[in-house]
Amino acid sequence: MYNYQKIEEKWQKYWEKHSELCRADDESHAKKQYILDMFPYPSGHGLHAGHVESYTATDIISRYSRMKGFNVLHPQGWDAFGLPAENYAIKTKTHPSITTKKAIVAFKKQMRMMGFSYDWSREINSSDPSYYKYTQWFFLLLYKNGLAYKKQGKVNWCDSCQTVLANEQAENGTCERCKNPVTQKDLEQWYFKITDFIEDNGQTSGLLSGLDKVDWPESTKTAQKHWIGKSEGSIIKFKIKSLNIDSKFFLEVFTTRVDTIFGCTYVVVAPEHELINNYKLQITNYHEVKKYVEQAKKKTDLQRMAETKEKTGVKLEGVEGINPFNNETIRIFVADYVLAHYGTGAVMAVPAHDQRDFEFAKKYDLPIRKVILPPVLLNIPRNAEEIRTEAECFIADGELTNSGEFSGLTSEQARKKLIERMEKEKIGIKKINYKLRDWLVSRQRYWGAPIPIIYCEKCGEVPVIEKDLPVELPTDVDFMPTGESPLVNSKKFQNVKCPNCGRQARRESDTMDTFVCSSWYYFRFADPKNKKEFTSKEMIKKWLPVDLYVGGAEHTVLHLLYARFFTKVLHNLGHIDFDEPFIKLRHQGTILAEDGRKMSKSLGNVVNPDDVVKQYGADALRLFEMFIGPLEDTKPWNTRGIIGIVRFLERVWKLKLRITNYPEAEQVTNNKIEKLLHQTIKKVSEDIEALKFNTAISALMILVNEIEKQKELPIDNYKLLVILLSPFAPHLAEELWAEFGNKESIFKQSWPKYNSDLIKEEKIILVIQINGKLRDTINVVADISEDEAKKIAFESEKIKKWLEGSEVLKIIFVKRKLVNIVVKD
RNA sequence: GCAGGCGUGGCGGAACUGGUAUACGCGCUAGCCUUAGGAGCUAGUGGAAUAAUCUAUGAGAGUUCAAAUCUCUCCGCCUGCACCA
Repeated sequence: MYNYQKIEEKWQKYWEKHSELCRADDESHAKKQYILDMFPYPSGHGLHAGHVESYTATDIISRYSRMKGFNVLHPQGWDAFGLPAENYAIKTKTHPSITTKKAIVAFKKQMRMMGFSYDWSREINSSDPSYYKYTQWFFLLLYKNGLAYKKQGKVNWCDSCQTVLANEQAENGTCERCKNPVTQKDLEQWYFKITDFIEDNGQTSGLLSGLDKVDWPESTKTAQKHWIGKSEGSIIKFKIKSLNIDSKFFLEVFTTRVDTIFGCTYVVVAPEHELINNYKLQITNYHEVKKYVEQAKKKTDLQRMAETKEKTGVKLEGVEGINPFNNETIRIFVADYVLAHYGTGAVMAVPAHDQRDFEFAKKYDLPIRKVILPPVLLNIPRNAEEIRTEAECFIADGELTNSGEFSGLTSEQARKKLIERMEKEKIGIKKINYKLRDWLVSRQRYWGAPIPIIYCEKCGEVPVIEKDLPVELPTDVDFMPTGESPLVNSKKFQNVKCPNCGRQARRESDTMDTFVCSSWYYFRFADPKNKKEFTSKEMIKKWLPVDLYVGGAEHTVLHLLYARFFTKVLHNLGHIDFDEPFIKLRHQGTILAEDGRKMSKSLGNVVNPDDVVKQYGADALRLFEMFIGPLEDTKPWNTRGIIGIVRFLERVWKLKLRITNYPEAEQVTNNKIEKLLHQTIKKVSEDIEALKFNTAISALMILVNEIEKQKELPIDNYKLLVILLSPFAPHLAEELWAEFGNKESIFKQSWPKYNSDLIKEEKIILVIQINGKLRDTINVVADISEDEAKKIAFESEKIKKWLEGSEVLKIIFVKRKLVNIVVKD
């Protein structure tokens, strides 16, 4: 039995003393490798199984890369600002800086316990003034370039967190943090102009096209594309008519399906649409309309969504629209199934070819006019005149009918022609629409980076002068939430002179969304102590972009989109010469509890890394989490399974007893083991590079199984095995390495190269098939010729028996693999 | 509904560009050792059959000499987005 507790503690101490072992060297000319974890939010719960999984993966690659001779940057830091810390502070009535500090100490201790090889000399903390000074600098950079602005508008408001939220944080109508329903408020807030970077911007690739050049999971790329939500269509202008008089005003609708324009039997506007107010006097049932609008506005997104089955709306009496293509007069409705913030907030309804319009038309008994026939190819009956059910509502492209001169064209052809005519007659234009809106970054909370803006009665909105950064977060503040930023109440904080005119002014009291802090932290690691710049040009050139980024898939749209935006801004303004921050990205899969459910405190099924390490050791936990399955898969924890890893480590340890160290001349050359060793070097190296740790470990197990079967164990073979194991089980490897009489850390060793001559198999098992079924296997020399192989195949007794009385039609030979004899049945 | 992905023993999972399905590990069975064992060692372990052999990668079809792998249809599961016109 090896005493993992003693050994692990011993080497953790050693590594702490010899921090140069994992230091990223600014001076070195060796090829760099920037391997990054998503810096954690230091919560009071400590590391969980998921942290251990991704951090172990990057640790293995970092140790491996260093041994390969790369200059590795593998840093760690703290995403320390944020609502949870503040909420926790409110609950415990302790200042968030104190609880955060405590949590960081605990996290670091656990990371040390796991044997992670971070370069701690580069540790950063986003809540430290020396860090958020540059978060504020970034705000000013954006501000000065017209990319940060304030505007009044509808925003998502979380009543429980007492703050506004970005769209990305209000998914499904609930707050991303506390899961409470989000309501809409009309407020003036700060935004970043992320929409300027959807498409290519000068030399800078856009958020869409940039995705084509990075090595990211396909699902993440499509999720981002989906979030950006590009759709190509057109805006069509409907003239408005009231009291039988044509008005000068137009109602603009956005559609991707101009080809269905002749099927438009009414139009619908969102409850927030300006038309309602502008035509207040003309709308004869204004009271009814107003009542509906007010009800709709009161509903949260969640409530609106809960009603998706039942569409509601009110007809605007007294006003009508005119379809510019056929001059037909049509009804106008207000309904909350139309969203104010998408497109123009108004749609042309084509009930025959849109499910939502169909539902609405059915309910209010509106005309349904079929204008698209399914393509002949699809073999769908084309003549059913009436559309009675949703299923008959054909929503795909097809062939136009009932569409005047456009009848007979395909949807695609028709769109082209219709847009041409529209633009010629100035009744509409081609238009690209996006779902992505600008990023709302201000928060009415305390625990965040203050927005560096000053309001002066005379000069208005004035940016803080760069040399006055950081605008420090006051500590003498009551941080209980009131809906207004707690900073409003800090006299010390508010007492400021206008940088322009010197008059008494007041500071912006909102803080920034924490996602702003995490949008640029990967730059800071390259130059964490810089007091003059966020990172020097030189260090950016040296270390960035990030070569490998590993983290949870929950950041698919939020953090990863924002970080890309920041990088693109820097590129666009000439600060850096790359426009994508993360070359290769991978997500670790969720580790479920043993019962197959998510680990959660309330279910009481959480596996605490501390307990596992105590019972089995850190090396065992590292190996186990890597062994249970592919990194990116969701996989359940298995307490029994870890026993297998413990046994494996014990067996490696016990190999010590079998070392046979004879003089060179007498050394028995053990071909089998030698070959397997080199095959294992190849396999483990390739697997680490492909992040296939589970199969790398299984290759090591196969090697150990084989070594155990041998009588002799030359020390060199053992050494090689231990080196191969070292990135996975660093503590055990160091200990054995020392026992071999080495004075230096094993991580000073260079990674072994395999001998490609040695791993070639000179004998293979040739598979003999008859009609594709395995009938015999024969041991032959690997590069056996086709003729020879066929000859041997037919000499086999088994094959002879199988072939009795059959007529051979064909013989397939696959080099180094098989002979397949095809016979007539 | 849309998008992305998945479906292989009792369980976690292997299987490179189609070429011996079930590597490795857990569990299980038998034996050895032991006062004892949640320890160690040895052997076995997809299913059916005494065996030869047959049969198995969610279901069904197709392409192929050969399919877990490629194509189509269906079923089931997971993840993300979701009244986005």
